[in-house]
Amino acid sequence: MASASPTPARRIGAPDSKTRARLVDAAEQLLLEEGYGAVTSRRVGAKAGLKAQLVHYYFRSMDDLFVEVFRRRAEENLARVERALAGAISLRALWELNADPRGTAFSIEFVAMAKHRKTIRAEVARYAERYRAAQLRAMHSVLAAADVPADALPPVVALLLMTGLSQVLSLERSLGVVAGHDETVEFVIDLVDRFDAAQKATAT
Amino acid sequence: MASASPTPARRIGAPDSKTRARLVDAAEQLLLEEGYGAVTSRRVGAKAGLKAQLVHYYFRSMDDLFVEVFRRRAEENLARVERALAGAISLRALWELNADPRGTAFSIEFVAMAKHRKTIRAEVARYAERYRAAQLRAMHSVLAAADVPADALPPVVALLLMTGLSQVLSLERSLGVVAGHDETVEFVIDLVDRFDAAQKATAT
DNA sequence: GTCTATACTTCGATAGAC
DNA sequence: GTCTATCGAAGTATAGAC
Repeated sequence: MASASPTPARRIGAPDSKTRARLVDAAEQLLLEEGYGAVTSRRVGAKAGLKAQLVHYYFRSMDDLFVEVFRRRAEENLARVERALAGAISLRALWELNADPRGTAFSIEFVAMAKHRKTIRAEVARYAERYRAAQLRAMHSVLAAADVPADALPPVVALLLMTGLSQVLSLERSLGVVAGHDETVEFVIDLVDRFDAAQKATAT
Repeated sequence: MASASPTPARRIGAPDSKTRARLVDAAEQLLLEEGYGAVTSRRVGAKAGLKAQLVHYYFRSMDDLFVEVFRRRAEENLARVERALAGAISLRALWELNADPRGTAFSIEFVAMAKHRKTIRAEVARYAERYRAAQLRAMHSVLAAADVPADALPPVVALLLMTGLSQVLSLERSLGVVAGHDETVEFVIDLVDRFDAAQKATAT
């Protein structure tokens, strides 16, 4: 028998529709270019070259659209990290992954949204934890391989320092405030590379 | 003679009005509680117990209101930092200033806005530079006093690491993601305190 | 200085024809 | 699957009375 859902529920388009994907693309683009405030059904429709009502045909609510945009990129990021970390793990690789400016711009937007939309917050939090866990495993390996005792520098501390630094750099860059950035990046890269060299030496 | 302003310009209330201050208060509260998307003339008016139209009487546009909210708190922050740094400078004091969750929440919100509103961006950038300069002077003193050579740890690097860390901690906390936070804070505080102790020892 | 009244825009969402 | 038509709510902003 048919389930007696509380909301009569209007028709919703197929999840694998090509049109649907176009709408998600348009939404993501708008989000990055103009911020989440600019992501409205009308503007998404226009950007995709479609009628705004199609947004409501494919997504029960705008929040559903946001979740979809988020999930798509988040899964891709996570896969990328796990792929990178499956091979030879280096601190340098870990740093490069975090330093990607596209990723930070994306997360800024969603964290800002997450503050007052509980659906989004749950989604972002779930992902943040998975992402953290994956990176933590990698950092743990790297530090262990370089014979750094956990009480000298706990992996989680190293990771949060790295994440924080790349975030603040990206954030300030978006404001046009870049004093000291080059010097800092140079210093960090140098440090990270010396670290990886030590790791290799230990391994030998 | 009267200036022939291009916009006939409607009446605007006095900058020192008490009602105006109430509106700024309400806006700031809304901003912190629900994010900038929740700061609308109607909601600000309601929160202040006033008619929404008064917002437009005191501020030419919503952006003007945002700028006012930002300036007020920014100036206060800057004054607080300069006051704290005028006396005995310690790394611990510098850390505490940055770790203040109210300040980080506030800046997250405005940085997110700044990405897409040029009026806000100019304001935030100007302030960020002044704030950075003040803190950098302090960090420079601290490191010099502890006999840390600039090539071992450049002041700007130390500062960006500290700023980034407190920002990422605050950001994750707002999501409910707090794994490893206590451990990290403990580690940093411990490190910072040992540093300050060394500084004292050097001074003696 | 604060109010009412109102203009105009854009929003999310739904119903129903095709 | 896509369209037209439409609702009601909320947004910014202004004019003018009091």
